Amino acid sequence: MAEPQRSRSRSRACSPGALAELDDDHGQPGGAAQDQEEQLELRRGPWTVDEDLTLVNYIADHGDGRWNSLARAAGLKRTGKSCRLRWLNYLRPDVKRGNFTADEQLLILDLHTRWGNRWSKIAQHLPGRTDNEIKNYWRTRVQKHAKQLNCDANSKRFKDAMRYLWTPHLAADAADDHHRRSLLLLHQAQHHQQHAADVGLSAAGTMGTSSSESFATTAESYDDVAGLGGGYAINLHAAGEMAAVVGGGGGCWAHEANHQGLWPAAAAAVDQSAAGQTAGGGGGGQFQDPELSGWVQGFSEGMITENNFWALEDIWKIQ
DNA sequence: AATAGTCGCAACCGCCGCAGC
DNA sequence: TGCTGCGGCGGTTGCGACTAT
Repeated sequence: MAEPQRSRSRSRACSPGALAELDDDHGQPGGAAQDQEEQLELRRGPWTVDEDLTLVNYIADHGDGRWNSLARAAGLKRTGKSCRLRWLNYLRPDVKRGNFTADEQLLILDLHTRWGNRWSKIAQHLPGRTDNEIKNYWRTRVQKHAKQLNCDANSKRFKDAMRYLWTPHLAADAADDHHRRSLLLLHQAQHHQQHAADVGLSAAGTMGTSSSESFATTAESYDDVAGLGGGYAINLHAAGEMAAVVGGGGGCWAHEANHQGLWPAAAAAVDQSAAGQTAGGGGGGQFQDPELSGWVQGFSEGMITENNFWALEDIWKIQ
């Protein structure tokens, strides 16, 4: 869903920092008077529709790159940096907009664990998503959750919390989503077949083909993501099917994921949780962080409601 | 209905590394 | 070797939209 550009009037358009960037952009602190005049005319703040069109048309004709000269040649009174940013983060035709899917969120969590705040590197594995978008997602959603858990987003405690609590739920959610879509397609195909039969048409074969195509499309979407994460979505899909079979929850998905080399810790956590419940709630102590262990136990029993701790469902719902 | 607080995100800032001269 | 220009990256800001009171 493409969000319309908001109109803004940014008060910092003439801030002292603006001049600093002009020097930075042009690298000529003592540049020619003409350059100074051009610099003073530079626009900043929100882009207008006309500017967007100018930039898009110019890039369509001449390609991108060489941003400073591009900005001048296109007649845009913007810095090259601003043009580059606008193109990469907003105008590129393959920019994907809207909420992150559970698959994408899982991938972000996984890649951030590996690489930290290497947003551009992470973005390379999420086609259509920009580093800026991922960065914003992390800061607004993930760090919010860390705050709710009363710990730092970069702390080991929070990473453990993600691994044991958030990631499994995202996986289940992704699995549910995949399963629901498959069921919907199947239902639609059956509906069409029934309808064809009702009206006396021998179109079932045609509908069957259509259904197959739809499933193929779904499979392709899995493959798309799988290609990015080294079989990530394939594994997720396998795990998801398991989760769906058991009603979207349980621990089967985690074990399946573990068999495929994905989130062994999650499977272990499920085991630990189950063992803890079997033993009558003495499941603390399996985790490196004793307090986290308590959280996991509390979450699994749905009992944590005090001390500003959020129930897992609450954290999950605000996604 | 009005106001205050919070959220989401586009855009900017400042630094760094690289290439060309 | 140092300077300049540029692209790229991660961090930060500020404002409109949304929500709560």
